[in-house]
Amino acid sequence: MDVEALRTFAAVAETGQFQAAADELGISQQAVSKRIAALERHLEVTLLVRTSRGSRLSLDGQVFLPHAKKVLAAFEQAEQAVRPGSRPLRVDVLNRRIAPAQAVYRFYRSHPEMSLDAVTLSNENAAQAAQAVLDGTVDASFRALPVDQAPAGISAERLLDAPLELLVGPGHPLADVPWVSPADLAGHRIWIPGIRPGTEWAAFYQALSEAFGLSIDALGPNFGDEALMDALADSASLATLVGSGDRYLWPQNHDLRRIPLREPTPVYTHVLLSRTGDQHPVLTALRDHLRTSGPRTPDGVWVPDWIDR
Amino acid sequence: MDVEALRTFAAVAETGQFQAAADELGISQQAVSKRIAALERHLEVTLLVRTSRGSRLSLDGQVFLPHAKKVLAAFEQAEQAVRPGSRPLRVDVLNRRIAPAQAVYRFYRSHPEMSLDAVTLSNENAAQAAQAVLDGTVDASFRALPVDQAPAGISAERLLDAPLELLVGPGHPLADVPWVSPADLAGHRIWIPGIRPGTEWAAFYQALSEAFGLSIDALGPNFGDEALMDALADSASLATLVGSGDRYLWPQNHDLRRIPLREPTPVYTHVLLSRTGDQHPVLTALRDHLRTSGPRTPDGVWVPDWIDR
DNA sequence: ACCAGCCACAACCACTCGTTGTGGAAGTAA
DNA sequence: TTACTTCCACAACGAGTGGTTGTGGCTGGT
Repeated sequence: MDVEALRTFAAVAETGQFQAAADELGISQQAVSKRIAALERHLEVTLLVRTSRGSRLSLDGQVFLPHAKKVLAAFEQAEQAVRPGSRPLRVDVLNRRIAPAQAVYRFYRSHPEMSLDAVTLSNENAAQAAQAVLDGTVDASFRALPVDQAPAGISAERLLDAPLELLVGPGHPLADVPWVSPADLAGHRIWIPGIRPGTEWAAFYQALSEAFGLSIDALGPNFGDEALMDALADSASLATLVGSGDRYLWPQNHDLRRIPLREPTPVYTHVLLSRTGDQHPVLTALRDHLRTSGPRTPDGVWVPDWIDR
Repeated sequence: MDVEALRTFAAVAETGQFQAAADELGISQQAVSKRIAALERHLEVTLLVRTSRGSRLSLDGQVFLPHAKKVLAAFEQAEQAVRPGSRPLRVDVLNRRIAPAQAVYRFYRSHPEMSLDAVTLSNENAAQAAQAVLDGTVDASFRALPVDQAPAGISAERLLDAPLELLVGPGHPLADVPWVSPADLAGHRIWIPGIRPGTEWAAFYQALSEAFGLSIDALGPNFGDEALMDALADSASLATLVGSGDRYLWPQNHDLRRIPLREPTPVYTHVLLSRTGDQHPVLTALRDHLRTSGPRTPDGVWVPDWIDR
């Protein structure tokens, strides 16, 4: 079964005759006949009832036509999705679980007519992401770049702040406190696997641990979120840090606790990078959406000193 | 762009290597390479990043993959929709506007998981429809066959009664009465275009006009519902008959009136024909649905004497 | 009866798409 | 480093798909 066969079938169904469909498709009537015959042979049903004045849909044809059209539409969409030129806005969200992805998803939910794709640039740091935005691989990227250090041609706007929370198992000494100060975490073991050196995450946690004297173990292999959560649930000493908007631990079958950090609250600042002057309407709408629902920066927050604040 | 190319791409994306995808598809690694290359050439993007230990999705590949899968799923569905054997229940509703179609649609709305198709057997009478049910062209058909005259192998159950209503324009003498008796229509001109001789509709209206001395003009070409409604709206003498559940006149931009018929109320009895012993679960569910929401037969109804009542 | 319109069959041919054979690049182990 | 493995791409070739033109049968209108 071939797409061209479906296209041909749809054309015949629409025009009512093989010859007209052939003209529409720019092939001969005989080719149309062959395609339809092959399609019918493949499906083992008769799709079109041939009369002396054309063809009309058989019962199976009636049923099949909307399906055929759906396939063709999906095809069209698939091509549009990647064809350079007029493709949907493409936003790098770093990781599908964390706050930017959630924010983009919420934006899409409230504006379903906006066509956009959320992707993850793999294995890249902020500078490489900026390069990807510049060369058009993506149209925007959430990164923790200081706003005033954006490369030439890149506009940066801080649109999303993610306050940090401590994630611990039920046996952890801090499991039942209402909140905790970063300074109180000194001496506790904090494990954040999967952070690659050279990335902005590494820099952020580096700055955090230096500022509050923490011992953050950001190295080690990442065996996946499930493994991390299992380890947290079982351990009385292990803890990790997550953004308050992150969608970790889902489904919530581990009895894990999120403990807000306060006095001060470390926030991870997500800055939206885009090409300077990019007027893409969906990009504009996304920016507007984030500005209104955007970073509520309460007093007493901490950000790395290399972030403009 | 070919479906096989999409299938190949999905296989490579899943397995991460060309060779594994080739094994899965039962072709050579080189063929996979060619298909992917052709697909990428067609789309003018790189879908897969080749490494020395396999391939992973590029950014465009990430975006394209769900679209490709959607196309493949639609393809699958299209085949299932008509392939003899395990296809959805197929119900003949005569005409998409009238009561059976509405009832089937309501059923589908309340049971979206049930897969069924509503089709229209064209140019057929009740006997031919019964034959179509017998030979499996359709699984069920709404017809006005006397229940006790169903052919061998056909089960018939009266599951839907459609009381008749008079449809008139604002200038018609009966435009503002609350209801009207069929006998009062004697002398009025009733036009029901598009009824073909030999069909059960013709027999029904024939019986109706004989029973009450009406002059029903059931002949003449049918220029479409719009033309009929235009004629009704403009005429002070023209009227037509419709079922109370029919979805005529939509959008309701003509100021037409529906006048119920009473004393007695003629009802068009829709009988569901199906193969005796057909255990299709969707068919069973449809029958159950119609039985509960089914024919409320108030007193004082009229049906043709050839309908068992 | 004849003609016109429509679809199907036949013969032919180009080109797609598969195969096998081979080579280059990159990671791995000795 | 060298040797070896793994993985993908290129080349040559052959089968078969899918296009073309030519023709014929059927049907409905004139």
